[in-house]
Amino acid sequence: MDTIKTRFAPSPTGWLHVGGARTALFNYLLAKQAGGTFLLRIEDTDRARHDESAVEKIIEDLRWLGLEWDEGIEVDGDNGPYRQSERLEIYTEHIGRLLNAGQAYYAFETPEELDAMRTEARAEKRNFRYPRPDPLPTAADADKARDEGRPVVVRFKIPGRDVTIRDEVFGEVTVAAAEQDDFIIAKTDGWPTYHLANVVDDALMGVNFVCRGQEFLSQTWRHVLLREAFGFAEPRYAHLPLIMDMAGRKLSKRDGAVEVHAFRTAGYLPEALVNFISLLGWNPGDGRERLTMAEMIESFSVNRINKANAKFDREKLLAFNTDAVAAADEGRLLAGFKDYLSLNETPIPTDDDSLLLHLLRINKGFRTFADIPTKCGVLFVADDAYDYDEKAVKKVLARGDGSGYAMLEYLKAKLADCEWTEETLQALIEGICAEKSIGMGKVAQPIRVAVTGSTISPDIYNTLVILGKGKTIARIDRCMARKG
RNA sequence: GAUCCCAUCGUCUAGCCAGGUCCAGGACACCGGGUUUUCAUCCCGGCAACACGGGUUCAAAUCCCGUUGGGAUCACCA
Repeated sequence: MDTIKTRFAPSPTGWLHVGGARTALFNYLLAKQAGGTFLLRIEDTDRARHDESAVEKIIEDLRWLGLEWDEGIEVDGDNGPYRQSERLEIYTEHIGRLLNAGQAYYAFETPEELDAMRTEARAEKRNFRYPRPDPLPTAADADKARDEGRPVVVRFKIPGRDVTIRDEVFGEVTVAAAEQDDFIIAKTDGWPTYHLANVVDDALMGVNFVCRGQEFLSQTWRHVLLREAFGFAEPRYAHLPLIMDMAGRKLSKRDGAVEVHAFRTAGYLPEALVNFISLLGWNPGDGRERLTMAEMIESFSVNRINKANAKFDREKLLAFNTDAVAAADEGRLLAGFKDYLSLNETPIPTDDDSLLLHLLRINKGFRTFADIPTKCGVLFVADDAYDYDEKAVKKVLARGDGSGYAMLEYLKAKLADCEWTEETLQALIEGICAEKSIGMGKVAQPIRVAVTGSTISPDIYNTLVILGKGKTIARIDRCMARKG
């Protein structure tokens, strides 16, 4: 038996979608587990929608996720080129082959005429099937039509028999001959349609395991028939259940990020995202949920792929990320944090590794990298550039007898004389608590609100050390001044 | 509308193929409690599902049929 060769064949329309990421991941796992090959091909036969920058985006996202391919665009191989826009001759030759063998023929309808036929079929509550002319148009007819300015396409002449697809997830699915029709394989502009290019490329590139979204299952009969016409071997098929939003609708941008890149920008770790999407439609079967890529490769199995659609639960993804962060070592976190910062506007200095490492350490328990600027960003802005959260001010400083402000006034004097290290500040503040027999909250909170404008910051000692004495005093002054 | 596919806690799912060990297990969310100088983390406890109706069987979440619900496809987009 040949070794497994899978592929991910995205159409470049933008950043990689999480659905596409899962398809890529499963293909990757399938290949890696079998010691096979994972191939990346770009399907860009739609010249009108072509977006060159999207190719780079997809490549960047796949690499960020850790899904490196063994063959394909950028890494090359023996079966290139790996973008369909560079393979026109191959498709033209194959279409010609079908034409010569009488397995395909020319058609000349305009989109309007086709629409009218479809509308009519619909009105009669029957499925539209392209009416095959008899006799079939010749090449001369095609030339004539072209001269008359009519669109010329090539349609595949279906053999007219039922087609059964043996899918490794959904089982045997049969499409009756009556449900098929002579579909287009070459467009007016001479480029092949998806079905033809996809089948030809998979066969020529040696792909023998096709794993893709379920939306293709009811179209696979076209691929089976095309392969048969060319004499290509059948690959194994595994269609994947779809990923929906929480309302059960097709995952759309409407209710949050759906692009891999958006999660990267939002401060997620790729291993958390990969782990999470691996569990959308699959699981190892032994109760484990947190899996490394190596563990996924080891335990992956098509037999355990589900048939029911899955919903994309962002809350659970967040929980996965929280755990991934807790499990990551400092080197990993530093690299991830720098990547996050490079993608976002931030007041945090990005060139000081020891500072970044320190921020990582004092923020243990953070859920995404975005939590760090949320909590510490204010420490790096100008002393008059942060806002006061009135609710926090009221609760901590202005409430009741104004003891918060009184404490702040008292603390300011003490702090002004204090040596500025974590230890000395801790000794000072704990000393005050003991001396006055009050809880830590009574002391730390007034300072926190004064110097950050909110009740959210790292522990008070680190907050003050990062700020420095001068800025701490300046901020307390600002706070007292606005008291009015 | 036609064709095909799917159906276990709110969500991801285990169990189903080889019926009994399941008054259905885990995780996320949620609720309650605890730890903590804030936020977050963390710890403990709780709530919560076999879509419905028939059938087969001594026995059904598991097998069969139907109903209902959801999804996909029906493009010169992939």
